Amino acid sequence: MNNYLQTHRYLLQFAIKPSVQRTAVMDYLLKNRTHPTIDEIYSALSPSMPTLSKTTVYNTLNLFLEKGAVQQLVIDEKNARYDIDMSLHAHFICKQCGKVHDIFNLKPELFEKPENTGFSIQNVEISYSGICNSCKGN
Amino acid sequence: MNNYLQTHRYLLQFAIKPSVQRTAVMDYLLKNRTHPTIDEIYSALSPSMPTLSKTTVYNTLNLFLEKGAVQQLVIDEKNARYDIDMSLHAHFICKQCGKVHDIFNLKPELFEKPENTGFSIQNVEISYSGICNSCKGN
DNA sequence: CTTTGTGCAAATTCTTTGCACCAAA
DNA sequence: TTTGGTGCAAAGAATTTGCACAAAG
Repeated sequence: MNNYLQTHRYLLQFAIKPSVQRTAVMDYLLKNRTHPTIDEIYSALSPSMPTLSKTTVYNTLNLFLEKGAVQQLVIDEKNARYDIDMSLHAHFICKQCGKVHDIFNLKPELFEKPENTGFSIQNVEISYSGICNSCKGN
Repeated sequence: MNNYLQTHRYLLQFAIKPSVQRTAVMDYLLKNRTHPTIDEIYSALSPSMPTLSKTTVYNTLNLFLEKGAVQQLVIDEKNARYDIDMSLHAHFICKQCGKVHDIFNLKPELFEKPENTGFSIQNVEISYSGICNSCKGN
């Protein structure tokens, strides 16, 4: 279980000045590895932090992005989604319910940066889409 | 060089009723393989079709999507981008200028749908990002 | 004190919707 | 003449911006 102090230290690793809000957001990301949207983060934290504003959540995530503490996923056309898991994994988005799931255990070759493309590739993102099992029945 | 009649026939392959607007949009997509945004398509066609509305461009692209005539790219967080090239290729987006480039000649294995993920995967999209050569100097 | 962060409201951007008019079969 | 397509304006949703106040060092 992460506690406030651990998360505090975690932020410092990325040279992010910890504030109450930033620590709460990072704490949420560490505990909820569900590629949340801004709105999901805000809605989850808002009850226990009534003064929190959505602007601050936006500011915070943009700061985390700049500092390299999170990755912005590109799989969902509707909302920006954020991921703290920097390990090699792909994502699956259900076209019906919109939920994003992790896919681990793929061959590492898939994530290699191809050579001789003429571009200096910094990031690789593999996205699958389809219908998830819960939606299949409907 | 495509002409109006060819594009007309091309639309019929996808069971899309050709109208002047739809033909113009498809013609643009066939000639400009630049993964354009709605706005780019609208701005390009508008001078020669002054009555064209952006709503029609939206309607048209949504219809093309439904009929499977184009693919919607997910690589650009800002705008929806469309691609008529359904062959196996990946994309590179420049984080600075936002241009999207094709990457062909990748190993076909990269585009295989992984087994035993627990999801029925319909679509695979591989996205690379970084800084393109034109932006590098700056 | 001075700098930085937060939060409200307003502004902006992208996309969809409602509805009247126009075009084609 | 009926069906479907187009285009305007308005609505909606996600995100950013401007600015005053609060917090932290």
